[in-house]
Amino acid sequence: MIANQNYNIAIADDHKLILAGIRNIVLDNQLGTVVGDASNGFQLLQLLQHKKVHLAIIDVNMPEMNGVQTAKKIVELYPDVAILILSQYENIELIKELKIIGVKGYLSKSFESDQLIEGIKTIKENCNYFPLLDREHITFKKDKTQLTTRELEILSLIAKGKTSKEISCQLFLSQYTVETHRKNCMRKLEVNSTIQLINVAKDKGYILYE
Amino acid sequence: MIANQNYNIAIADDHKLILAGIRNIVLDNQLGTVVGDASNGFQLLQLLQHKKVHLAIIDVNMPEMNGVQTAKKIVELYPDVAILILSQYENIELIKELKIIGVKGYLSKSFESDQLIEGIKTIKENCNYFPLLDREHITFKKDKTQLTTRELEILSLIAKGKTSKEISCQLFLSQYTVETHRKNCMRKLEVNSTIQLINVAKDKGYILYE
DNA sequence: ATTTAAATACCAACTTATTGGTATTGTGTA
DNA sequence: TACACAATACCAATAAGTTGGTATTTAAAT
Repeated sequence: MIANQNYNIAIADDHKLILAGIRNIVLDNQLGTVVGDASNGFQLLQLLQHKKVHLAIIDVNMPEMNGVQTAKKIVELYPDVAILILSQYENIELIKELKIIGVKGYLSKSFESDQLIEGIKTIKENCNYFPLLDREHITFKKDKTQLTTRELEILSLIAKGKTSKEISCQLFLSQYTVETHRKNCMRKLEVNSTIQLINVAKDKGYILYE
Repeated sequence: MIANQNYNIAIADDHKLILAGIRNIVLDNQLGTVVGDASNGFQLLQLLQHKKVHLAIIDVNMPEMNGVQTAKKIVELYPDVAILILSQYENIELIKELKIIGVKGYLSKSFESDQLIEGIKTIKENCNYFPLLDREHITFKKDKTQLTTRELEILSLIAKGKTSKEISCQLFLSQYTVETHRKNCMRKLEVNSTIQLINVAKDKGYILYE
């Protein structure tokens, strides 16, 4: 067991106020030492090169390099660093994906700071912290609106403002294929326009950065 | 001059972590007493009915009732409450509008927490705090990409996923008129699809809540 | 009094998106 | 092996969005 003052925490979030907020919560509750912060994944990875970090708290919605990409890289390069993911949304599929990647915890931002404290303490004791998954375990239901990998890929390109034609060129696909995927996404999310598609997809956390 | 411990502050933000963050900054720097917080404008207005508040710190991007709408209501109903607006973006036109409405300060979230502290201190001394406007004063430039009130109104409806036809019905306009406004928005923001229009408009802070 | 800008409205040609189908291939699983 | 599903591709009809114009009215500013 590492003493609290020797438990090194790094934070990545593109909102400075949230960085400061987390930093304060960590300090006030003596959960560890914040050895640095970052506004995106690249900065966090740079930080990890120079400093010994036990826990990385990462926002999933960051520009440049989002939380999922960053988490994958960290697990690959620094398997000893525990990862706690913060997100605005409660997307069960995303949480499951992150758990498989190897992150230690997932917290929705709509939760109180108490949960952050609990999450850090739990991870510090080398346990996983996925309160949303546990809840889901009780009220288990097969989600029909799951999007496939390809659908998510195309969705993120649509969200960036690309047309079906442009996407088909970029992915070396037929325009028809892209339109089929688009259509299936719309059916699954029960919408009937591109804007609604993107709005709902963001709401449900299928698109990580706008 | 009100003593710090008697300076009552209310905070409105839909992110609990930011609420906690601001609360901590206020406490740690002994800037006042946080007498309550809210997740949207309605909650904040309810709070003001029951508690004496000297300063309301309001996030501009909130669901249900956004920061601008909330600020207007507060100025109307509680003209003695000072307002500090927080935003993710640096939209000079928005800041000017807020200043005219009567808010006392505007802070971009990309700024450090030092600025929040400075902002609260400045407003407490009954001065305005608009660091972005002051900067703008030096590098003054007439912005050609200003959107009109009507354009902003239509833009926000487009962002909600409504079609031109639906918008024309809702606003009792010809569909042609809506399409003209849409076209002019797209020209001004230099885009050529709805999704790009909404993306850029959000980036520039023309759309306050998604 | 003249100019400028916002808001309104219309037309036509063209491009994309949307809806509702069908169909094939490969992969992994019951 | 048979089944389910993801990924691919195609067709056709309809709806919506995009582009490039013109034009009128009203209100505010010079």
